[in-house]
Amino acid sequence: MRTTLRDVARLAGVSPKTVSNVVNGYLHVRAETRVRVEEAIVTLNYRPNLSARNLRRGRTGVIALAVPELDVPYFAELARHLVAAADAHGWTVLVDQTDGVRERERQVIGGIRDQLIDGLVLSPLALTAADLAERTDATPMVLLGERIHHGPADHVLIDNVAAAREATAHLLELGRTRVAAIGAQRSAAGVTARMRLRGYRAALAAGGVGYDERLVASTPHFHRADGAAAMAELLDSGARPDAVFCFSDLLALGALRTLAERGLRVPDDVAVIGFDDIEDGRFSVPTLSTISPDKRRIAGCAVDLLHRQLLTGAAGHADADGGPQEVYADYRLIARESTGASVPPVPSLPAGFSASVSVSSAPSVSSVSPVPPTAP
Amino acid sequence: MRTTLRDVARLAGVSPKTVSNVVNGYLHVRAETRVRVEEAIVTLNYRPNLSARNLRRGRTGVIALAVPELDVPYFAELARHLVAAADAHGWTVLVDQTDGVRERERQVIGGIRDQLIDGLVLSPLALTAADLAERTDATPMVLLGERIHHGPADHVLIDNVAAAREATAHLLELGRTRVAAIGAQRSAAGVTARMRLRGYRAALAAGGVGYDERLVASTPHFHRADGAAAMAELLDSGARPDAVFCFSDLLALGALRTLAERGLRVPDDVAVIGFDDIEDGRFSVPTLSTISPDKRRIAGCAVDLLHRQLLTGAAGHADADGGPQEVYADYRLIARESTGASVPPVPSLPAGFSASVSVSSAPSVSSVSPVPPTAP
DNA sequence: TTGAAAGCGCTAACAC
DNA sequence: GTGTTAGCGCTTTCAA
Repeated sequence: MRTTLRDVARLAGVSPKTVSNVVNGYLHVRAETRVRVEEAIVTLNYRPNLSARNLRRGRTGVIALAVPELDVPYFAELARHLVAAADAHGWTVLVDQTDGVRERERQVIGGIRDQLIDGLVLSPLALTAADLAERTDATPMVLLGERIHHGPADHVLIDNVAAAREATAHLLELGRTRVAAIGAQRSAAGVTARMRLRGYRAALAAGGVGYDERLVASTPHFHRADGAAAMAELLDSGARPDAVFCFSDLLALGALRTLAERGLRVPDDVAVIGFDDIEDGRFSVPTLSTISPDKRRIAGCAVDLLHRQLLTGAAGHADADGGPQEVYADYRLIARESTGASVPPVPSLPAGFSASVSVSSAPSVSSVSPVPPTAP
Repeated sequence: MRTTLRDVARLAGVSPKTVSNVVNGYLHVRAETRVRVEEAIVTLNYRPNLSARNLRRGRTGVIALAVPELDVPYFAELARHLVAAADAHGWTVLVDQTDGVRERERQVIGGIRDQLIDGLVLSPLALTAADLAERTDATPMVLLGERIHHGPADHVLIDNVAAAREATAHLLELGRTRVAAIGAQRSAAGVTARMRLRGYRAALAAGGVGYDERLVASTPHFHRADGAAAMAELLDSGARPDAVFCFSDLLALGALRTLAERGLRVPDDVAVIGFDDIEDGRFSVPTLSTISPDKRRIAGCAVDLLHRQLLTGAAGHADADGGPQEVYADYRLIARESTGASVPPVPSLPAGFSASVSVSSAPSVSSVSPVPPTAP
């Protein structure tokens, strides 16, 4: 049998309450008593039962992170930062994988694991505003990404329209005129894709370049295989792109692959830019230009928002501030070889240090701005 | 206040026990009663308190996965499979990130979260056999990888020596004579690296090729940056390799990057093979030959072993079978462009389907063999 | 500064 | 089939 607090109390000759005080760092315990208790704890190798503590305290010290796929590098990197941020608050992270399936996402917000978790960070893909409105579970929740923009929940996101506009503008500045886009999505789930498409079109308009539907490729997902297939389609269609803005780095890596197979040079024949700044793009051949969202910040904000919700007792949003929070995280454009930036020496730096050249950074986007910096 | 089982019982006009029976799917409940209870549950939006249930049952339905880094693709892919396998057993996965730091790994096996988890799957990097021997926590545990080969715990691993031998032999079969190795490690943590080096040397010996120390590059980690730096070193050293066996795919991707920068052709000038079969290698330029461990199987076995330990009540191993289990998972060699395999058409298949050509598979390695297939 | 008693919400025994 | 009783291990009143 496992040793309990009572066992310790018995051995130390004190009451359970005193042991509890010692364990929880309560200050007003006589030094002598404290030592006796601590010795007993060591002797018996006592460790508190967290289930019991949770039951009593009504909190568990665990938060859940729900993402579509753990092995998509963007989510993996995000998860890493979230685990670190949660750690700082004394939280452990429990991971849910939704596969982007609406029903699973509904279950997650419905409280499948409520009372086992203090909070939830969800990166939704298929969830609708209605699903969210139906939610009755009171567990604090933070949504990641643009999916349900003005829904009744705290959000952490980046300005996808502005970022996409910048990426596209970067290609136009190279003098390219037939700029393609890969990653458009018509499904209800494609909110992020639609924002990026809007930014793409805005940049074209600003650059005085006409919008050509044939240069826009839709993809079911944002994976490498989708990017490779879409690039092949674009090339076969006779649309003759001389640059491509891919809505994710994975799409871009797939596109690079197809271009290499077709014997096209990057960036000479076709310039390529992605979105996400995953580690792969720093070592691909050629290295990949991209939009780099501040993932550390996104994770940090999500955890902070959760924390605030717990303090104010609000569910899904911080009422004290008059409604759900929308926090905008920074991003920046990173130009690498795929858009003609010079070859940096191979970095022997630890991962996380970018050896690339930052050509431009977001126009003073406040990370806590309550309104999107993009004009409506 | 949250609704409790008592509230439901009151509304349905039954005892708490009956509600409990319904919730837990106990069979011998009158249909009429069951319906009444279920209605009450819906009306009150009742959801059981897991902390209370856990306290009572002594189990939590949660297992922990501890890996060095969540954003290393191999671990991310493994995590994905583990979440899926755990799901099938009704378990939720809680993720710990150790950063490969020994102290954190010790904490993990020491039971930081015991009584919050039913079991632990650990992929150790720095843990020693002594650390393991000191362990007093009784939580079921399964170790992944080769770190503490004959330690007192269940293991799931692959035959690293044989796999490395095959990878190296594959390079020799191409007619290469100056086959380099990247990823050697002298530190205590480098057990996996040492097994792979052994396989490399064995293949050289079998192929009648002399061992040349100058062709072996050590790296602190198995990351892209390490591979890139090591490849640069090898090229600068005048060792003139015409092939490289990298101990991980990330190392190999880094090496490919350096080779591209130096204007060397792969595989013409230098053939490259990696280890892990991460998704990146299926789309890199060129695509990467590799050793592919059966990750789904590894995850599945780990969960099964945990399950068995829970049933037998053993801690860290299945006593019923006379000691800790060592389960060997399959692997196979996948030849792609980096060792001269023909270019497959770009797959438009969903991720997870390899479009590559399997040139050879492991020599009938049983996945449940209790002894390593490699000769001692 | 410490102790005694109560109870968090649930389920395992055992009664009926 | 269903109810009663007890208690999982902890923290939280409230007294002493």
